[in-house]
Amino acid sequence: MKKSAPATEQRELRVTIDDVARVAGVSKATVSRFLNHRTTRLSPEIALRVEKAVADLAYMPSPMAQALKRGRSRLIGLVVADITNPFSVAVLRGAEDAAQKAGYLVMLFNLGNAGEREREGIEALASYQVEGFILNTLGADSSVARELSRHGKPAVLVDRRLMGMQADFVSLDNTDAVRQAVTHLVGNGWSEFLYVTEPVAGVSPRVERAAAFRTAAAEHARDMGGSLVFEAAEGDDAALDQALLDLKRRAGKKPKAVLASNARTTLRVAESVARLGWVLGRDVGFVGIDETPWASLVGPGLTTIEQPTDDIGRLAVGCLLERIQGQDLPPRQVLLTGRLVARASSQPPAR
Amino acid sequence: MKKSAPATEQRELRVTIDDVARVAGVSKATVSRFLNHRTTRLSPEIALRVEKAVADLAYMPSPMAQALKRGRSRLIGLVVADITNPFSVAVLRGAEDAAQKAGYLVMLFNLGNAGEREREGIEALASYQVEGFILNTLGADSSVARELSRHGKPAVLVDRRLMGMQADFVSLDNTDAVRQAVTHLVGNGWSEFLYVTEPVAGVSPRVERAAAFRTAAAEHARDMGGSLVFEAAEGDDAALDQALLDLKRRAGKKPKAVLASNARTTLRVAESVARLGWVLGRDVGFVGIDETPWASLVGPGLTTIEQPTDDIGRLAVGCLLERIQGQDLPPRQVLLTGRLVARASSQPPAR
DNA sequence: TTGTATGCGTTATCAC
DNA sequence: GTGATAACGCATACAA
Repeated sequence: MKKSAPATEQRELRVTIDDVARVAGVSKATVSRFLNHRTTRLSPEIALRVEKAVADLAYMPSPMAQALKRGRSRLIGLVVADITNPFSVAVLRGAEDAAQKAGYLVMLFNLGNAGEREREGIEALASYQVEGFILNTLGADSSVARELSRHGKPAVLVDRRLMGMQADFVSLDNTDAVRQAVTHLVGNGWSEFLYVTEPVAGVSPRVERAAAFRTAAAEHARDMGGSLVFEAAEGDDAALDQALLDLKRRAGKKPKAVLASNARTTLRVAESVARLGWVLGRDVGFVGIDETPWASLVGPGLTTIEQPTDDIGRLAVGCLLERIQGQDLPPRQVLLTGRLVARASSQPPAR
Repeated sequence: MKKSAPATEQRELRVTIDDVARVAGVSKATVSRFLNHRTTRLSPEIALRVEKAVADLAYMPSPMAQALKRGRSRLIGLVVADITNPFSVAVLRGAEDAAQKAGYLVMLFNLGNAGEREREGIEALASYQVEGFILNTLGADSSVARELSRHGKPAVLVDRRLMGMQADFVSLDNTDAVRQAVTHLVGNGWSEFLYVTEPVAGVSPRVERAAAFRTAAAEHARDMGGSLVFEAAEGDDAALDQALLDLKRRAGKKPKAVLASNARTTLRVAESVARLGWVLGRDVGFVGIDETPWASLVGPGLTTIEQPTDDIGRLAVGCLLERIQGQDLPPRQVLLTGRLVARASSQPPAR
C-alpha cells in the first residue's frame, strides 16, 4: 500500500526514517542513533550503509515528528508590536539571521499594535512548541508575564521592558543615547531644548528616554537655557506646531533645538517644521533617535543616533539560545550604545 | 507516573486530549469529534460535558500533533528576498495579517539577498509541513521551481515572477504604474526623461517597468523630447551623477525629469540630485515608484506611485488559501494598480 | 451515538 | 552493537 505510487498523480514523496532503514537494511533505531547520537559506536560498516542511504534518499527528519517526540521544535517565536515599525523590522532581521545560523526558524506574530492580542500571540506560538520567545511587545496586557511563565518557556524582551517580568532584556542604552544627543547639541552651542516623544504612557523606552533627557538637561544646566518635554499625541499636529512655536517664543534670540525620541517622532517634527516654514539646522537645531536611510535627505541632513538594531536582534536570540540550552542564569540586561551620526541639522547655530 | 506532579518544579502542564477525555468521562475519540466534526451529532449531554472539560482545562490541541496526523499544519511559509526592503515588509504585514485571520501562522525565511539560499529556505519551510508558500524571491536559483513542485505544495509569487514557474502571481501593475508616471509628467509639461532603475539583470519587475517606460515614451513621443533608461549599479554614485549631467546636457533648455523605479532608486536619485546642488521639482522633475513616509519631506515633496502593498500581501495569502483548500484553478495573475500621489517634485516646470 | 485500535515520523527504553 | 517496541498528541476507520 505504501509502495503503490501512482505515476499519474505525484504523491507525497516524503522520505521517512523507515525508508532509510529499509534501504540500508537496518532498523530505524540504528538510523536514528546514527543521526542523533554520533557518540555511540556503530560498526563502521553499518554506519557507512546508513550514511549512504541517507544521502541517496536525501533524507531529512521531520521537525514536526521530532518536536512531538522530544518536545523541542527548533522554532523561535517572535512577537512584535508593530511590524510596520522600521525598528521592529531591523531587529527582526538580525534575529532571523542569527536564528537561521543556529538552525532555528522564526515564527512571527504581529500584534498590529493591538495590545489585547499579546496573549493570543504567545498562545498561538506556544502551541507550536516554540522553544522560546523574543518579545517586542506593547506591555499593555499585564497577564503576559503570567502567560509566559505558565508555559515555562524562556523569553527575552527587546526594547520594551515588561512590568513584573523577570527576563533577559536587550535594548539600546537609552540613557546614554539621549545624553549623547544633548551633549552634542549643547557642545555645538544650542541652548533652548524641546524633547518630543510619543505619549509616554508607561512604555519603557519612552519613559527612560524622557527621564534621560531631564537628567541630561539637569547635568548641562549651566550651558542650557531651558528644556521641556512634549508628548505628541498621535494625530494632533496642531499641538506639535504649537509646541514648536512655544519653544521659539521661549528661546527668544537663543538658539533652540529639538530632540526627537524616535524615527516616527522625527518624521512628525520634520513635517511640523516644514509647516512652520522653518529650516532644520538653521531656525532650529535637531537630533533624532533612530538612523534612517532618508536622514541625509531631509533639510540639510538630519543628525541621528543610530541604534545597533542588527546586534539587538542577534544578541536577543543569543540570550534566548543560551536559556534554551538550559543555562540557568539570572536575568541579564544587555544595553547597547548608540552611535551619533552628525549631520547639518545639529551644526553650530549661525551667529 | 503521569499523575505525579512534583510541586517543586513546574512540570510540563500541557493539557492533552487524554486529560480532557478523562475529565469529561468520555473517550478521546469523542473529544476529537466534538472538536473537529461539529456536524456529527453527539448527545447533548455528552457534548456539554466535553465542552465544559475543554473550557475548564483550557485545552488547546497541539498543532504539531495535528500536523503530523493530518499532514496539514496551518502554517504558511514566506520566503522573502530581503527583509530590509520596505516593500517586502509591507507585503509581509498584509500577508501575516490575512494569514492570522484565517487561523494560519507565518513562518519566515529571509534570504538576505543571498539567492543561493532559496532552495535551502524552501526546504526548511517544507520540512515544517507548511501548507503553501509565498515567495518574493530573487529568482537566481532556477531550481526553485523544481524544488517547489517536488513538494507538490502550492505557491504564490509576489512582485517577482520566476522563470519556468507556473504559479499564481500577485503584483503591482507595473506597466500601468509607469504609464501613470509618464503621463503625469508629460501632462505637466516635462519633456526630457531619464528612467533610473537598479540593474535589470532579468529581475521581472525591473524588466517590466523599464519596458513599460520605453513603451510609454513611445506613446508620448510627440510631447517628449527624448528618453533614456539608466541602470544604476549598486555603489557607483559617480555614474549616476554623470547620467544626470548627461540628461541636463541633452535637455538643454527643455524641462527634464527623472523617473525612479522604486524606493531605493528614489533615495539614490535624491542623493545624487543633492550632490549636484540641484533642487527636485525646480531643476529636475521627479516621480518615483513606491510611496514612503518621508516622500513629503525631501525637497519640495516627492511625487510617488503608491503600491497597494497591504492588498498585495492580503491577496497573496487569499490565493494561497484557495489553492490549499484544494481548488484546482489555472495559474492566475492579480495585478493591482498603483495610485499616483502628486507632490511638488512633478509640478509644472517654471517658465 | 460512542469507544477501540491504529498510525503519522521520531526518539528512547529496553532487551538481545 | 543492534533491533523490537512503546510513547509523543492527535484523528479516524472500524467495531459496538
